[in-house]
Amino acid sequence: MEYGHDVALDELCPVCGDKVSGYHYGLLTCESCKGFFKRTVQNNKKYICAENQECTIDITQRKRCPFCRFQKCLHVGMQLEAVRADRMRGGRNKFGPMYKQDRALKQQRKALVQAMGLRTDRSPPLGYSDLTLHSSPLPPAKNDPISYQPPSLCSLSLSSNSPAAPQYQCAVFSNWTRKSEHSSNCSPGSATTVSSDPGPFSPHGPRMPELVMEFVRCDPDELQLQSKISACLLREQPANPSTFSLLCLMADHTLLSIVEWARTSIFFKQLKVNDQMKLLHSCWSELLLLDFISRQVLFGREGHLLLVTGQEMELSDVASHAGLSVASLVQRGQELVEKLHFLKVDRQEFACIKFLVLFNPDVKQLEDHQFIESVQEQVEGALLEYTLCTSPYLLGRFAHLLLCFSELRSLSALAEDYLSCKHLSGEVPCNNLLTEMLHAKRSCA
DNA sequence: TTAGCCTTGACA
DNA sequence: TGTCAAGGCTAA
Repeated sequence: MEYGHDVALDELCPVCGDKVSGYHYGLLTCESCKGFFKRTVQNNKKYICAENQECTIDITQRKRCPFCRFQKCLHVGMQLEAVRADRMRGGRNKFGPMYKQDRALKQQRKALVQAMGLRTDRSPPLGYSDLTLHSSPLPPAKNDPISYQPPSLCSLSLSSNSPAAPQYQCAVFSNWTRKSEHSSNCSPGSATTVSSDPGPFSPHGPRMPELVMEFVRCDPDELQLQSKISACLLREQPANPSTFSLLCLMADHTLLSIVEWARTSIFFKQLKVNDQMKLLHSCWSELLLLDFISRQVLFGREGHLLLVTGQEMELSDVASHAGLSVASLVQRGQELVEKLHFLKVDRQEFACIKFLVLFNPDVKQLEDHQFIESVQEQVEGALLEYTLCTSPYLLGRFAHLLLCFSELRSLSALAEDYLSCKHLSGEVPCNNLLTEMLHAKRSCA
């Protein structure tokens, strides 16, 4: 086989952290977890946890609680159906092509990491090395946002058994320029459509804080992001995707772009890789939600949800097709969008808030805690200075922004719980950054 | 019961 | 014909 065995076997078992012996029941695991999973399923074993069903499963404690071990096996994605009911030996199963694809991806990832001269020391199962996979230069910006049509995913059929089955509609970006102009008064070097209106930071007005300018410079261009993710989705979408699996794919690629943004951003790139991972593991869902919310505030239309691909979903459709938990999430999200809209939060402020979310000194076991705390203080200072310049008569605005920030946190925690449930019930596509982040956060908690 | 090693057999 | 992911065996 062309793929080096070392690529896959270099990893640790996602259940207990022992050395991986190969693909077993859907993913790379060690020999002992393979055997444990097989015995449990074949013999239909029922375990009971003597504690509170939150036992730590690692190489030294994996024997202590079979209940929690089996739960973890399922949680990381081991597949019950890969255990054969007829106990036939040998041969191949339906997971074969998946294993092959996964191997190829790992091989590609490793080659890229090596080619770029980046560190290849053992990273956790989370695809942190994905950072390097997606660092190729962005495609050229579409300079004409009105005539530019995103690659159409409109033909995708929507599964009626999907929890939320809204109708897809193609968005025509007639409001793109207008909204961008309204909100972008800044940033030399920013690739986003900029306005001729210099805003409060005209040559004769106050200077925009340097740090805010830098944050906006780090921000990815919306149109480039849109075309990049649309192209990825067209390439990767399965034959008959459900709405939910499509949204997961979208979220996954948005997450990759967020990680890429962080990796190349001021301050963050100065951190050690361990701290970078801890920060990202801790706030990925907040950044994902912030990305979505900011898109609605800056570019969205009333009554619609604007997706990263440029497509729109009608809010009324989402509400009518979604289950209770999704509908409540969407409702709270909309309220947050309205608050931010009312506060006229602009791109600069969103850029600052992103950094506030990322540099969270409350994350445990940070090596460079002091630096991260100082960055957070600097970001807060820059944001305060900026808001005082843009709205000097609205002294409470900064406090309102911080309140929105905490609402974002609580909302993202809910969204993450929802995703975890969906993942446990096998509805979230596996082997992507989204699920890896879910695992990482759960295993840190 | 666990976990390491062995055997089997479809597939490239 | 080699590979590798199934199930089986067995010492600890």
